[in-house]
Amino acid sequence: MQIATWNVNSVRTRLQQIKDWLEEVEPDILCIQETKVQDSLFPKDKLEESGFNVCFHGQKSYNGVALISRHPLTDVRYGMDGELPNDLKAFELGEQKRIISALVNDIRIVNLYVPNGSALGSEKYQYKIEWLHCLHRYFKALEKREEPLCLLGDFNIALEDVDIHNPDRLSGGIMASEAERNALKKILSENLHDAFRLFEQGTNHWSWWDYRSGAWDRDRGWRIDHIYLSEDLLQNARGCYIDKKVRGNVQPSDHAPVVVDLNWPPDENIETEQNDEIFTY
DNA sequence: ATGTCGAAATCGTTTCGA
Repeated sequence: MQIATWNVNSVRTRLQQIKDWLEEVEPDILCIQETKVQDSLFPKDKLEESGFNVCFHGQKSYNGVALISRHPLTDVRYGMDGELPNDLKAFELGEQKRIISALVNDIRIVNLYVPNGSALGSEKYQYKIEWLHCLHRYFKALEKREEPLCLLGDFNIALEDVDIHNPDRLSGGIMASEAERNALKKILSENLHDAFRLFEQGTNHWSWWDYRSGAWDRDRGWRIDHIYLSEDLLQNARGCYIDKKVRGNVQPSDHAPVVVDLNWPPDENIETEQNDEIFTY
């Protein structure tokens, strides 16, 4: 089973590229972010015509997330609603559409678009930190369901310095500050493991290149799009890669897709090859 | 050197957010 994440930076502008990519890679489920469209205008029919089930949670111009799946999507949840303690519900029930979740093949898929944060110390940065604290509480509640968990999306955080092209200059700044890294690590301490780092520990693997400053041509990127798996899924992981070639498309998204391949539902006869060292945060 | 995008309103040019 292949699960993918891709910040498409407008689902309507990128629809043909999304369909082409789905046809080429054939993932079981693709989780997209920054759809930038209200639900009434989401290109539902065009994806369903291609044989996919879709669910989406969007707003005009900004944010927005969606799931595109070959399998049925069940128990769809919008935002943190349904799990978040009452005193925090108002937080996510506000304007920003950043989370959608569903069960696919008995896996709880949680698709995130973490706030960008703008600059350190800004109001948007404060919101990002608070949102992450809120997400932690959401996960503590989700944990009680005891479902195999796949948390993925655009985190807007480079967790370690190897995840940045120029750590000397950028470490400690926005998307790489201690507060946001620690907030994410706290969430991951709830039994979540970076699927990509199971297979590749080196640097120079990026999932996002800024449109500005010729970042793509100079390969000045960041690894901010992640797939995290609960232990039961991690043990069945066969591979994880970033499909950087689509960043070179004409009129590309600024992000590349990340894909994980799982032996799921587990087949006892298949041995998964993986490194001995499992990274936990 | 933020050098580019996408969307929407202030509309065919500027603004905001990323």
